[in-house]
This record gives sequence, structure tokens and C-alpha cells, in this order.
Amino acid sequence: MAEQPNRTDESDELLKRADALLTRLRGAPAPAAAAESPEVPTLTEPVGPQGAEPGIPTLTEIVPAERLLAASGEVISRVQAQNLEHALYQKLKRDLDQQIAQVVQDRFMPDIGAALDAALARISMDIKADMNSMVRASTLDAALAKISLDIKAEINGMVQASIEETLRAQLKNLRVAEDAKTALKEAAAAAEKPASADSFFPAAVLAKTFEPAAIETRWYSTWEQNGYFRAGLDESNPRRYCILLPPPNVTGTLHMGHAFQHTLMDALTRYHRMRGYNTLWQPGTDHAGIATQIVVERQLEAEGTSRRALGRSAFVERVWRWKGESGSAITRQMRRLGTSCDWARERFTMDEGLSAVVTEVFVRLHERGLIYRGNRLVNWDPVLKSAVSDLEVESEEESGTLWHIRYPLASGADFLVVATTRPETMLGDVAVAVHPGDLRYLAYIGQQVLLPLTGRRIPVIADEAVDPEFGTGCVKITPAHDFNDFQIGGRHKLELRAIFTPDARINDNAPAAYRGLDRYEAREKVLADLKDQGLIAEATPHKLKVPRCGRTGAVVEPMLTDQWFVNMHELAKAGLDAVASGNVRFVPENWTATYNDWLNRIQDWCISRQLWWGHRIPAWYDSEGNIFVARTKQEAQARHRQAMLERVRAGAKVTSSELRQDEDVLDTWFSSALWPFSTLGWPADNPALRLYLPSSVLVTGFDIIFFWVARMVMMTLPFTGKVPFREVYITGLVRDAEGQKMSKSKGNILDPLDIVDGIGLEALLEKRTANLLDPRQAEGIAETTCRQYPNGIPAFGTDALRFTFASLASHGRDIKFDLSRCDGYRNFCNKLWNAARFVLMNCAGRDTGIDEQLPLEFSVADRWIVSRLQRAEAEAERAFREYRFDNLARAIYELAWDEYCDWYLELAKVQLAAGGEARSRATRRTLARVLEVILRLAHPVIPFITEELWQ
RNA sequence: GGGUGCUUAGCUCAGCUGGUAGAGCGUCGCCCUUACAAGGCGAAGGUCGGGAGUUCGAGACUCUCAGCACCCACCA
Repeated sequence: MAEQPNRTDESDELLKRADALLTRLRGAPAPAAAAESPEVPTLTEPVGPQGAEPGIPTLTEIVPAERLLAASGEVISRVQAQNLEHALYQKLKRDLDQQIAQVVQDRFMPDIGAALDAALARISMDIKADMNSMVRASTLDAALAKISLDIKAEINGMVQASIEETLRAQLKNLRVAEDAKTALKEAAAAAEKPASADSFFPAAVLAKTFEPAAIETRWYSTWEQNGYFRAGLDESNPRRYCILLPPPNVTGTLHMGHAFQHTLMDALTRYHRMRGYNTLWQPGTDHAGIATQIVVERQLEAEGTSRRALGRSAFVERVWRWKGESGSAITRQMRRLGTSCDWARERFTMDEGLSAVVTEVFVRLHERGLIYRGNRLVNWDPVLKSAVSDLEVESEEESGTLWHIRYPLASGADFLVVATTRPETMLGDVAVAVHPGDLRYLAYIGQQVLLPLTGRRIPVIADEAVDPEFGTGCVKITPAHDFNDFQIGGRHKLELRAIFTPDARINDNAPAAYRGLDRYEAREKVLADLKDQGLIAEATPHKLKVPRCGRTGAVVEPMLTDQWFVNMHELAKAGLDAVASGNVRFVPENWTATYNDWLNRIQDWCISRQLWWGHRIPAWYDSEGNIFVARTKQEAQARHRQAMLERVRAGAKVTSSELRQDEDVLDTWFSSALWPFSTLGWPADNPALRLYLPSSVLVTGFDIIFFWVARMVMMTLPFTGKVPFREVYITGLVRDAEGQKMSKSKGNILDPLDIVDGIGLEALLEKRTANLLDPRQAEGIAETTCRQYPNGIPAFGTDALRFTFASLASHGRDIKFDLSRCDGYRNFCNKLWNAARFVLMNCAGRDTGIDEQLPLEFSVADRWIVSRLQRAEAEAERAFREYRFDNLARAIYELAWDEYCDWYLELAKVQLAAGGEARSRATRRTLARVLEVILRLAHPVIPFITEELWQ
């Protein structure tokens, strides 16, 4: 070996060891077969029947000192025993460490890695199992004997553990790479290169660094065009796997949450597809009633017109046009991220087929009496002029005022003081309520008060619902505009006195002075008038929850209207059962509680919306207001005629009339709830429906457990007799690096495609500050953005982004998205790329041992990496099963980088340079085999680079 | 008011049924080594939010306190 004057003694020593190793490696015949099994010869067993291995202390050598203790009659307390155990361990370790060097030389082999893991696992198990009894029993001399016995049993294990631990350290120190390099250099110098043979091979074509952009565009179209994503409809294959894509808004754009969830779904889909399952990833988009309608209305507003000016049919047509223009944006973006859905089966919730399902379901539910029309208090958005469901209302705490108002008694003798945050609603008051046990007001119950500003006389009633502690203990009751008051009103048979128009102005039920005023103007005037009359006793600052519509942000008003409802009681019970029985399983499990809780307290679902964009309710009215629910107008008319006939027979007078369809549309989530079977061609029996219902897993965020997940369960069960999916994997929310929710108004959104393709600072600023609700924020946002991304965002490529998402996907935690992670995983992609490049350079065009006839000489290194590979495969399988994509990513990362690149590749260099033909052949074969498996393992997560390298 | 989750290295987070703390990024030092400087080797850095308990042994289990986040309900 050439002189290396610069080396320290230490590295000389290391070199010597490595030399010894190399000679051994070269000379040693492959030790006993069985190496491919997990039972690689470990240190544990062979080291020996009683000290066969030199240098390893036996029990008898070590224990005596302790035994002396015992022999002297000392009582060994638990703590002492513990200390003893610990001391023993320390001592063993110290002694052993000194002898490790020898062991290393004797037994240093790369397959130690695998052996270590097995041995360590076993040892720790054993120790764990024995430690308790061992220590606990040891209070007396007799116990000590047992200790020795137990220790004797364990001692080998501990010895091994210690050896192995140290081996690990030593192994690292051996700097195999360095020696490999030297060996390589020598070999290269000696063999003066078999010329430019390499330049023929693809290796030369592989660029030195990984350039994602080029390969990504190419592969996706190839995959799609060749139909690789098509649903497997082979009914003879019992293994099936199906994921429903939560349909994004048709006019929306892809955000980080989508990208994250789609990555996981895609990995799952690709994984199962690769394993030969019948696989369907069902894509589609949602018409998103309110959201879409609002967008188009804004456009109209900008054009100086409105939907009412346009008229219903023109407006709907306009929305369709907009859908046509922007509807494919999101699916285009999805393709860029490599999502392998079966696009041929793409659906839209307002497609003809799906709309028919909506109607069918509505009619059937109505027939079963589960859908009804009722006049009830609902959440009303006065801007949208539509009902919204309870779920769509979001309450925010805001500061307001609590006004104390004097209501004079009709007798004129006295007055009651009520406390309210909404004085304007007093115009609709029909009573004042106190708690029946409230001694202060006992005398007033049953009396009447004179409602100020209106002159109406209203009763003082007693109701348990009143909290005597709050305010004055007197509550004004406005049943038509407050949910609680509605309840109380019901109990006391009070009048429902509505005082608002649909756009929340005061109506004709109020005194003329207030009519037409907006609710807030009315508040001012009411307060001013009360003040004039000296009726305001007090005004205190007060925190209150203001209910706002999740879509428009408008303050929601409880309003008495005619709406359609689904009776949820029965359905909810079935939904609870499905989860309780394990037919549907939440991952992580704790979401079950959330789900159950909601279903247990579920209210009837208001499904009608006073919008134009959506599924029109299949109900028709005759001139007398009779309702006919039917699949088509013809069917409705038939029923109408039937009904008339019956009434004529009964002798009633009838007037024939044209039927008029209900103006309302259905809640968007109604059609979404049918997604699991509407997309599969229900009600017609067909292979897809038979194969893919129930689907395997639903991947989604917790925010739509109520909106969507629960409703799918409830709606799919009664119509198909099946659950919609077997498992629900609830992902965390993607937040920004500071842990803030990403939102346009905060200007902290990241476009996943900007991470893939990169974006300059200018463009990023532009994106973030455009369309802000409050333009004044722009400066602050720009500042933060400049600080965070002074150079914009570099192009990381899809694979790096996907790998990042996977690695962040641990359970039960939101995700702070940190770009530096992307950086690391892009480096990983590059590493993988270069490893492949190395393999190609060494293997392309050469014999990789495919021909079984030729001699193959596998080294322990070869077998070690292969065993390591098998473990990684097992880990990956487990990770997929448990939806632990973080573990999956880590397993792949460690295997590829820490084991394959850092260790095996370096060893392979030595083997190739110094080994014989059979050894080289085996090395090349192993190189290629392991790379192949790594690519296969990683493909579900990083499909592009793996495909490119694979080819 | 009810519920859930979180608190571990400078940052972001792993840590399975209790066995004496790990990774990535960052930092520092040394290397432009023919797969890869988007790299290699090495180093520093943590009484695992506080307290108590169970245990031979607690990051993990129990209780309690504190802080953060979110969900549901809701007081007019």
C-alpha cells in the first residue's frame, strides 16, 4: 500500500484492521447458506457454548466479587440489587470494550448490522422479561443465587449487547470508505481502465445532478396515455383497493392541504397497484354550491350586473361556462403532482348521472318519510339570502355591549330590567322570562310588561332555562329570532313574531319608525329612542360569540322559514353502529369520539338552500300549495292528477293548475354524501360497484368529518347496505412554518406547484398580496415573505415535495410546513440519482449475474445489505398498513442513504476493485438488485425519479 | 361549560406493549475524495413543560398544575 505520511497512528491502526478485513473478505468462502433468512448468524448464538470465543469473560470470572458480598451475609436490598445489576453491567461493558478490538478482527463482517438488530431486539426482550423477577426476588442470599443464575442466563446476551454496541462504534470508525478508495485507486492504476467502455452506456447519459423538471412532464403523460391508472375491473381478482378522492371544488385551485393528502392517497394507490390489487382511485370534482355561486356573482358585480338581473337560467348557464373555463385547473395541477387517479372515471357532482342519483335518493328518502318540509328557525345568511346549515356557521368571539333595558310593568308600578346584546330584536319580543326559583321576580310572574317603543303588552313568564346569575336574571324572549327563545316560546305557546326581512331589515311587524332599517341601523335607533325615554339602565362591555356564515362572513340571523330537512335520527343510529361494530374504523382512533359525539347530538339537517347553483329540489307545488316529490315533472304531474282524482271522488272541489317546481337547490354536501356510490354507477349493478364499494380508505382532514365523512356513512348504508369505506385516515392540517393556518387573507399561502417549479420573489409577492381583503396588510405580508424567502423558492421537484409530505405525516399532529425539509429530501433524490448513476456506471453492459450458470460469489456484505433490504420491505409494509408515512419515508431514507449509499456502495467499490470475477459479478448483481428494490419501495412516494431510474 | 391533541437538542419532529433519549435541518471543525459539495468525516448541544405517585427502573403509566392549539355547545 502506498505511503500515507499524513496519517495519524489511529488511522494506521484502522487501516491495518481494514486490511485484515479485506484479506478475510477476499479469502473467506461464503459462510453457511441460510444467510438470506433473518436468522443470519448472530453474535448471540455462535459466540459460544461457554466461552468458546476468546476474550469474552464468563460469568464465573465476573461474579465472584459480588458473590463475596452475599457470602458475607449482607442483606441485599432492592436498591442494592439494582445497583449491583448496574455495576455489573458497567463492569462488563468496560471489560468488554477492551476486548472488542479482537472480536472485531475475528468477527467483523458487514452482516453484523442485521445480526445486531435481531440480537439486540431479543436481548432487550429477554432482559426486560427477566429483570423484574430477577431484581424483585433478590432480597436475601438465596435470592442472590438466583441472580447469578438469571444473570448467567442473561450474561451472554448482555455481553453480546455490549459487544455489539461497541462494534457499531468501531465499525463506523473503520473508515471503510477510505480504504475502499485506496483499493480503488490501486485497482484503477493497475488496470489502466478498460477504456471508455462506460461511455456507451446509459450511465453517461445520466446527468451528474438530478433535474426533476425534465423527467416529470415526460412520465406523467406516458403513464396516463398507457392507461396505467385505469381501474382494475377484474372480478376474478379478489384483492381490491379503492380510494375516493374527496372531490375538490371544481373552480378551486390546489392548495397545500390537497397536495399533502393527494400524495398520501397516491402512495397508497400506487403501492397497492404495484402489488397486483384491483385498484381504483376515483377522482372528481364538486360543484360547491355556495362557493362557486359567490365567485360568479362577484364576477358579475365587477361587470356591473347581478344574478337577479341575469335571471336564473342565464345565471346558471354562466356558472357552467365558468366551470368549463376553470374546472380543469385543479385536475391539471393534480397531474403535475403525479396523482394516479383513473381519470377516465372522473365525475362531477352535477353530471347527469350523479344528478339523477341525487334525485333518486331524495325521492326515496322522502318516500320513507325521512325528508320533510317544515317551517322552522334556521340559520339565515342575509347577504346570501339563503339558509345555511348549523355546520356552516362559525362563531367568533367579538366584543360588544350588554345593554340593560327597563321594561315598565303594565301596572305602571315598577319595571323589570332585561339584559340583551341585541336590543333591536326587542321589537319582536313576546315575553319576558325569569327563572321560576328566582325570589327577586317571584311576584312578577304572570304580570304583564309594556314593551317599550311598541306599546305591546307582553307577559312575564317563568322558565328553567333562564340563568338567574347572568345579567339581571330577566330575559327578553324573541322566539322568531333566537334559538333558545324559540324553544322557550314553544314551551309557553308564545307567538312567533318575525321582525326581519330576508335581508335583515325591519319588516312591517315593527312600528313604522323602524321599518326598512337595516338591523344595525335599527339597533342604533332603538337605543337612541330608549335613551330618550330614560329606559337604558346600564351598558357594559361584553364578549359575545357572533355567528357568521363560513362562506360569506355575514352575521347569520336565526330566521323562520320554510325549508327541507332530513330527519337524522335513524340514520345517525346506523352511522354510530357502523363505527361501533368496527365496519368503519378511524385512524387515528381518537376521532371516533368526535364522530360519535356529533352523531349523538345530531339535529335534523336543513338541506335546502335559496341558491341557483346546485341540484334543484325535485318537489313540485300545485296552486294550493300541495307538494309532490317525484323523479320528474311528469311523475309529479301524474301524482298530482291522482290526488285530484281522489279528491274529486271524495266530492271536493278542485281547480286544475300547472305544477311549479321548488325554487331551492340542495346543500352541496347532499350530493357529496352520495359520492361513494353515485360515482360507481349506482343504482345499476355493475362490476365497479361490486368491486369498489365499500372503498378501502378515505383520506381526509378532520374539518369535514361532520360535513362529509359522517354523512357518507349515513347515506350510503341505507341505499346500498354497505358502508362507504372501511377506514378513515384523518390527516393533520398543513400550516405554515410558524404554525399559522394557511389562508389567502393572511398572505401565507404556498402554492404546491411553486415548490415544485420554483418561483421568484417578485412573483411570489405578487401572488400573496393580490386579492387581499384588506390591502393594508400587503406591506406586512411582503415584509414577512421577503424575510422568509429572500430569493424566492427554488424548484424542488414533485418528488422532493411528495417525500417531504410523506415524512411529515405522523399521526395526530398538524404539520408545520418547513421548506428546509424539502431541501433535505431534494438532496435525497439527488443521492438516489447518483447512486443509480454509480450502479449504471459499474453494471451497464456487464454481466450482473443474471445467468445462473456462471459462478456467483456473494460476500457477507452482499448478504447483509440484502437482509437489510428485507427488513426495510417489512417496515414499508407495516408503514402502509398503519398509515405511518413518516415511518415509511424514514425507512426508505435510511435504507437508501445510510445503508446502501454510505456502506454498501463503498464496500462494493472494494469488491469490484479487488475481488475476482465471481465476486464482482455477485457484487454487481447485488448492487442492481438492491437498487431495484429501493426504487420499487420508493416509487409510491416518489414516482417520477424512480420511474426514470428504473427505465 | 364539555372534549381532543400538544409541550423532547437552536428549529421541525420520531420515540411501538415502561429498560436509561434519536433523526433531519441548523451550528462548529476538517476534507473540492472520479456516484453525489444537493457530498464525505467528525464534534458540540437535552435534569424529555413543573410537581407528586406507581416501579428495581418513567420521555412513556396514574394524579395534579401550568402553557399552547383546536373542536363542540353556549349566557340572553
